[in-house]
Formats: sequence, structure tokens, C-alpha cells
Amino acid sequence: MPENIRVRFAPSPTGPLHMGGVRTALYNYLFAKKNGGKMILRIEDTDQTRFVPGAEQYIMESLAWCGIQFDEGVVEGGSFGPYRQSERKSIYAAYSDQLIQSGNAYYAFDTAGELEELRKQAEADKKTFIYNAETRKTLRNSLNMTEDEVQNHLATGTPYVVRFLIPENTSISMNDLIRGTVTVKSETLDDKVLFKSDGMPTYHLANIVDDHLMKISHVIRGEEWLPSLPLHVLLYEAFGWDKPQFAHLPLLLKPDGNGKLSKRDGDRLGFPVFPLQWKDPKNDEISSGYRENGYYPEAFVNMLALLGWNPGSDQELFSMNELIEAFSLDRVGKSGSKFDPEKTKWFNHQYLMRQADEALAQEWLKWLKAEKDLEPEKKIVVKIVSLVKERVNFVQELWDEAYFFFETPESYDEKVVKKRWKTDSPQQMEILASLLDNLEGFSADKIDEKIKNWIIENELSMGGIMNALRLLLVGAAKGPHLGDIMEVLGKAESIKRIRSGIKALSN
RNA sequence: GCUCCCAUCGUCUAGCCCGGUCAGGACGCCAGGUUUUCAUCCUGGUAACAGGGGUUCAAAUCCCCUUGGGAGUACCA
Repeated sequence: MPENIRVRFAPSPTGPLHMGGVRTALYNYLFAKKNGGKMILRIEDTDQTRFVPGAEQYIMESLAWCGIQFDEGVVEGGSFGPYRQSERKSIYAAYSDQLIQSGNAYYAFDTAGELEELRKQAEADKKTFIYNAETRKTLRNSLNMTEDEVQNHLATGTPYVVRFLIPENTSISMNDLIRGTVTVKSETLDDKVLFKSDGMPTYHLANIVDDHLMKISHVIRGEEWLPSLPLHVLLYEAFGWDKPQFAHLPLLLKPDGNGKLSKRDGDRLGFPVFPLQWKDPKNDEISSGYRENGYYPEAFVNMLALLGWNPGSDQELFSMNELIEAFSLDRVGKSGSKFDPEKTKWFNHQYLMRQADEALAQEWLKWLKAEKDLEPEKKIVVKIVSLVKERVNFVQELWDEAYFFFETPESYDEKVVKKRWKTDSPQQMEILASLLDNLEGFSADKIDEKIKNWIIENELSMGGIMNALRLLLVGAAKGPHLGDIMEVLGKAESIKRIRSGIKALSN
């Protein structure tokens, strides 16, 4: 392991950060923290045409929500800045020139239209047009021109790009930390554009130059970059620079069928694909986010960490610190992982149950105010939450399990009435009501004791009485222990519900 | 099409590098139990080495082929 571990997460601000991107950032972060290294955020905004306002801010907010922190970046600063490629524009031209000087790159004057035409032609012949050793000799580039011609074009402002000259007949061997050695023949590669006619570098040039300048030790990125690795390796060699180590992460796949996980899948299957809600500035279209859907960032991160990596043990629940402690690149798998929304809910359930009642109550209190305009006493809410929290995956689901603490039943589940409401029930419930009315100290224990004794003394069935009573108090066959429900409801409300229930069901 | 990558239960995966356990765990699903109800919970069950060929006393594990899947193939990242 090199002395100074430095990794970077380098997103393009072209839209909201996809959960696959979050995972890439997470693995970079875990790797850096585990090895005492630095985590850097670099914004790769070299394509002006795809810039989306708000995207950069979104990316930073998302990662902050996940608890992924940067040591250097556009807001953190650092001694290798600026960290936005658009602000590093002046840096790249010199490196492009250097490659031309050393004969590793050349000027190309072909227009986009000309190349498009060649591609179409090739396609018609069932071939693929490649700008390589075979074709470059016949195209409009500096390799086929005299020095004067080239200078003339440059002087008169003919638009040009700079292309990398792929060496002929060599084979390129690369080492990937996850996949081992990968070898390709140079003739399958094309002379990629390094520098665009708009004066901006392409990803390939900017990426290599910045990784070098920022002293990046490990490039941990998605597998979609594996096909460009040979180019990148060749670029490092052309510059005579030391290469960082590479690790290409397997892709996140859609839950059903095949293919890369996309925004569409989330819409189609009903789960978020983005960490935070995103409003598309172009059409105001809203994409849901894990945060807004009630997920805990810890649960989201935990789930993501285990999608493609495993600790080699049976442990599934990890705090960020535990993840850092356990993480290693050699336990990252090679194959793509299908995302499972169900298991993600399970993770949230685990984290929700681990919340202190106090904290959960606080969250739910906000929800109750916002959604139901209710402002109950906190003490009561803490109690209710403790009774029902293990039944739900999300805070917003608490209501379904606890609404009857706030609302007197207005209707009674018919099936339950049929099954539990007998001819003796009205009379029995009335006795119970007066019994409870005379009870001193309306606690769950006292209530239970009183009812139990009465049932035993009168040789009644526990189930028969309790179920009928539950029907009156809740309106349905659900909910936690009855004694607890009545204690929360209080004596007056409990008795009121019993009596009004008797009346309602007698009709 | 071409190049590269990948391949264990429906899903996430352990095991593979250094061949020899009824191929283990989790989610889901199903059943039983606990419970005054529902849920939780507990117990059990379900279900996989893509196929074929080698090498070997022995292959999920090593090699080859086939098949399948994925990614890339832009003056996008």
C-alpha cells in the first residue's frame, strides 16, 4: 500500500446522483478512511452542453446526507485545487500540446458531420467506423499534412480536435484490483479525442491530468470505465507518469430482468433510485428520493455497502465506522448486483427498531403535525411508539398501526363483529365498563388484573371477552396489548368507547 | 457486429486463489409455535453450483469450449 492514499469521487453535474454513484462514492470513502487516506471531490464539468443547474449542489447534499465526507473538494478547499474542472481549463492545453510534441497525439480537422457520415456508411456495410491506424491515414489530420498545412489551418482558425495516437501492434496489459490482469490489443482501440474544438479537454485527458496532479493513488470507479482503461494506461505512459492503482466496481442492475439500474426502473417498480428527491429544472418532473421516502441514511448506506461487497462474515448491520473497519477492496465481487427494494425496506426496519423511543417519537410528532394536524403530548407519543414500532418499516407507517389511539372508532370491522360480537357481549361489556370505572389507578397492570380476575370469577373465556372489548376500543382485530391501549387512552376515553360501541353494535 | 468483463438458491451472497464439509447465511415466500387480536418474535421448510468437455482417486473450486448476461464502441462523462 502506498504511503499516501488519495482517492477521488469525480461526478459530472449532469443530473441527480444515482444510487450507483453513491455506492461508488461510498466505497471510495470507506477505502480512504480504512487506510488513513484522503477523500477528494472533483467535479468533472467539461461538457458545457450537459451542465444542469443544481446538480452539483444536489450531489454534495446527497453525499452529506449519507455521511460521506470529503477532505478536499469544491467547498472544503485543499492544496490541489481548484476542484472543478471548468476552473482548471487553462491547465489542460499544455498537456495536450506536450503529447503532440512527443508524437503521442495529433491535430484532426475532420468535422463532426464528416465523421458522422463515415459512421453511417460503415454501419450500412455492417461495419464499425474506427478512427485508428487503418483509417487515420485517409482522414483530415496532421499526420497526413505538411507542417505548413497544419500551421496554416491553426493560424486561420480551422476548428480542430486533438486525438491520441494509439500505438500500432502492441498489446496493453493492465492490472485491476478487482479483476486482475486485463489485456487488450492496441488495434482494437481508436484514437480518442483528448481535446475538443470548444477548447475543453475530454474526460480522458482531464481525468488523467487531474488524477496525476492531485496525486491520486487509487482510482475506484464504475465498471463502465473498464473499456477506457487501456487508453488511460497509454496516456500515463505517454506522459511518463506513475499510474495509480485501478479498481472497477461491478454495476448495479435492475431488480427484474436485465440491464443497468435506471431511473425508469424506480418509476416502474415504485422505489427511489436517487438518495434525495430531485426536481428536474427542465420540466419540473420530480424523482423521489430515499430521504423523502422515510429511509434512514444509515440504512440506505448499509444496504448499498452490501451490494457488491461483503465482510466474509454473517454480519449484516454495520454502522459507518464498522464499515470502515471491515472494508477491503478484495472482498468486492466481480459480477453485477441486482438491486432488491424489499431488502432495503428490511434494513430500514432494523434501523427504525434500533431508534430510541424518544427519538422516534420526535420524528413522528413532526409527521403528526404535518399530516394530521395533531399535537399530542410527547410522553404519550413515546409510549405509543414503544408499543408499535416493531410493526413498521417507516415512520410514516406508524399511523396505520396506531391511529386508534387518536381516533374513536366510528365503524367496526364487519368480519370481526360477526366473529366476536355475541349475544352476551353487550351485557358483559357494560359490566366491564363499570368495573373499570371504579378502578383506582388506570395502569395497564391494574386493568389487566381486574379484567382477568373478573373473567376467572365468572368462568368466562379470555378470548371471548378480550376480543369483544378490543372491537369496541379499536374497531378492528388489531393493535398491541389491550391493557396498554387503555392506559394510553385513559379511563374516560376507554369507557366512553366501550359504551358508545355497545350502543352502535346493538342497532 | 467488434472489444472487454462476468456467471452459486427468485434476490444479495459465503465457499473458488491453496480441489475432498448433507454447498452456509440473509431477504422473500410457505408452514408450525407463542399471543386475548393483528403484527413482531421463535422454530422449521422452500430453493442454487448455466451446459458440455477435459485434468484428477476426487471439481462449485483448475483448464478449454458453448450458452447466457453486462459494459463499451461520441468533439458524453
